[in-house]
Amino acid sequence: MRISQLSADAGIPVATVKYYLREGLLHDGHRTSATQAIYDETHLARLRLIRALLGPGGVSIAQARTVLGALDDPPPAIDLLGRAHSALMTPLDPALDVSEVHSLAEEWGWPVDSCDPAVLGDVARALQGLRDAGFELAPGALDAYVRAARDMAQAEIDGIPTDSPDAAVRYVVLGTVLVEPLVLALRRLAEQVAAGERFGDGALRG
Amino acid sequence: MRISQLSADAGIPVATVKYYLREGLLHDGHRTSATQAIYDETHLARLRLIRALLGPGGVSIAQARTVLGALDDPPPAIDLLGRAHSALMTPLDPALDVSEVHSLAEEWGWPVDSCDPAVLGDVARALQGLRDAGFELAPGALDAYVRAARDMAQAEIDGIPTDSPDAAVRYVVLGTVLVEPLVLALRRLAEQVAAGERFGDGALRG
DNA sequence: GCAATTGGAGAGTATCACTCTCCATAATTG
DNA sequence: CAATTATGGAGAGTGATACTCTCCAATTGC
Repeated sequence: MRISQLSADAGIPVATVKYYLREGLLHDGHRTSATQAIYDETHLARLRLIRALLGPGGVSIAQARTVLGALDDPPPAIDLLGRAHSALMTPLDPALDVSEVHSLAEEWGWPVDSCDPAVLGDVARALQGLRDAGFELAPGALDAYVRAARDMAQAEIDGIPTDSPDAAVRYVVLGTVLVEPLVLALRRLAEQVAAGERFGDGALRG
Repeated sequence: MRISQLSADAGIPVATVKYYLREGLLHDGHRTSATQAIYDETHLARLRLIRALLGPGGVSIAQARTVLGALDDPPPAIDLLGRAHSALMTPLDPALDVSEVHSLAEEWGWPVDSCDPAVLGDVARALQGLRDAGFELAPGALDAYVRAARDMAQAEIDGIPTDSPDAAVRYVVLGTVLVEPLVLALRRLAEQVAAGERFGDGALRG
């Protein structure tokens, strides 16, 4: 198919498809002449993926380029998580004190030594954000988040497809990005349910 | 103190402080004359809160205005969660099919009837995003997210301060926004830890 | 008295994700 | 085969967002 057909099938304006081509998010079509190319199902699937990343996934064009790059040429070792994560994390600020996270991790029994330092930085930054806002977590809340994170991660790692490396790559990379909105939405829903049970029906409705 | 002092203490440019004043995020100082005003600790605390919301919290100026508004005049009933949540959620799209979420919630034993429909919409949108991207959750993964969400919410609701209504408002509203980056960062960290345990040390380093 | 600061408002800037405009070339239609 | 339409490509323009700058008259501090 040609670009206008691709655009119509994907429900994305031609100009936007051209833009994704220029930005390197979408691979070129097969050239039939100096100024024409044809596109196929792989382009359609890729466009859907791009929109899922940019929309619900909430990632930027640059981040999407890195994430999609990890899908296109899988990293040499099992560096999948690292690649996907590093595309999404703010680069580590040297001024950030990560020692607090190290000692917390020790409490939790998490061996974080082989982890990407930037992830530790993200945790530290999140904790610092709470403090900056003058917000104190309820006792037990942090433990609940830690348990929840461990449970989610365990299920995810257990669920990595073992049949093909490509499927594993895809699962890990996309799972990192696309599941985040789901987790946040479920937490909000659970909060409302728990609040309703705690304070009685109608508490949320006024 | 005057605006330059406030700016220096908060580490925020004067122009930006003025901008927050204009946008209604920061309350006016106490006027000493037609063209002068003084600021105090409440302004400093508020500025720190604003930066925590706009930075780590990742909310927009408009969303911050709603969230801060919920702090300033607490809603009549215990509509706290609703107010905080509705500031952060995309408005409900009528075209979105929420019935799937209803039946899922029934499976989970979540009484979602009294919940804000927009939250259900967010869950539906997140699930749709996964499907659009051609991504299939591993069996058991969704259950893990649901359990995790319930655990987190339970700890949060249990932890709501009961001593003063103001403290409760503050806890609920800020907890909704500011804890999100923490939850996501912990999940990523737990993923790396779990991947390391599963695939052996060094698996993440290449 | 007089330079420096202030509050206030409008305009300017940077970034981002598109979206539009051209244009030479190609394909399609009559 | 001529006229119309579509295509790939690149640069410029757009709208939203979060600042940031520039003025200005009124105040302040020395």
